[in-house]
Amino acid sequence: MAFMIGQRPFIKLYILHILDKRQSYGLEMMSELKGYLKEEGYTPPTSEIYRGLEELLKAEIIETTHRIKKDHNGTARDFQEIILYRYTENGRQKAEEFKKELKKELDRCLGMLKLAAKDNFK
Amino acid sequence: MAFMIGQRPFIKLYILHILDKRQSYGLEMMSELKGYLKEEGYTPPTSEIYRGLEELLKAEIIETTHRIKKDHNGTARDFQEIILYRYTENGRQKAEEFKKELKKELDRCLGMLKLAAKDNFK
DNA sequence: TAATGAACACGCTGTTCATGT
DNA sequence: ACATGAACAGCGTGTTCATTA
Repeated sequence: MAFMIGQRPFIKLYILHILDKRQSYGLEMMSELKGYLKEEGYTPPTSEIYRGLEELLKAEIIETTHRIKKDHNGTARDFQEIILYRYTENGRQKAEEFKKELKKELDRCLGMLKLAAKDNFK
Repeated sequence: MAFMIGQRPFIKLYILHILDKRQSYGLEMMSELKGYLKEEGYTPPTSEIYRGLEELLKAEIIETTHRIKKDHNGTARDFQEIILYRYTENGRQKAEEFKKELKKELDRCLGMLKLAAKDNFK
């Protein structure tokens, strides 16, 4: 087993978190996540969102709706093609299993870090 | 900057923690650390201790005393060569800088994990 | 067997670059 | 510039193997 939780599953967790509420697309989800993490002092690389999305697609937890054009007011090019994501039919169920696993990981990592803080900084 | 804290600095922190109290050697420190982490659900690979020790040596925070023979009661071979470690002259000062950096890392990681726990599991 | 440490393999991830609109 | 994604490079680390007493 790995020492710490990876960035990939962490991001996937937030992708699901966002898609719980609404459909969205890559960069939009990423900038939302960046907003959360900025206060914690970390900025994930933009490209990581696509790796997370790819894995969730392969696991058939999410799917793409067909590409859609989003209007861009005022710029030279008024339309930008984006790819929207949403849960699949059984996606939410599968997501629950994934999240259950990840909860364990999170707690384990929190346990180790808290221990290190307690033992070494006091 | 990296997403999560690495195992290496984590282990180095505990090496220093142990050497704060007494001299020790690789496997002994590792088994002590394994004892701590076992309750948290993780077992680090044994060889990692040597990588940590190597880095602390290179940073001149710790040094080796000369090799010493440790008695082993009852077995066929009664002596086992071990390498004892202790702080260098200025080691404790340097260690403080290292720990100061690592405290920041720890807090940052704790912040992110707690956020993920709060946002996704409630 | 206890102890040290080297060697190997591989996944993760941070950065950069390519492509299209 | 916005959005997607491929490609590359390097580090960390988990496992295994080698060596010595």
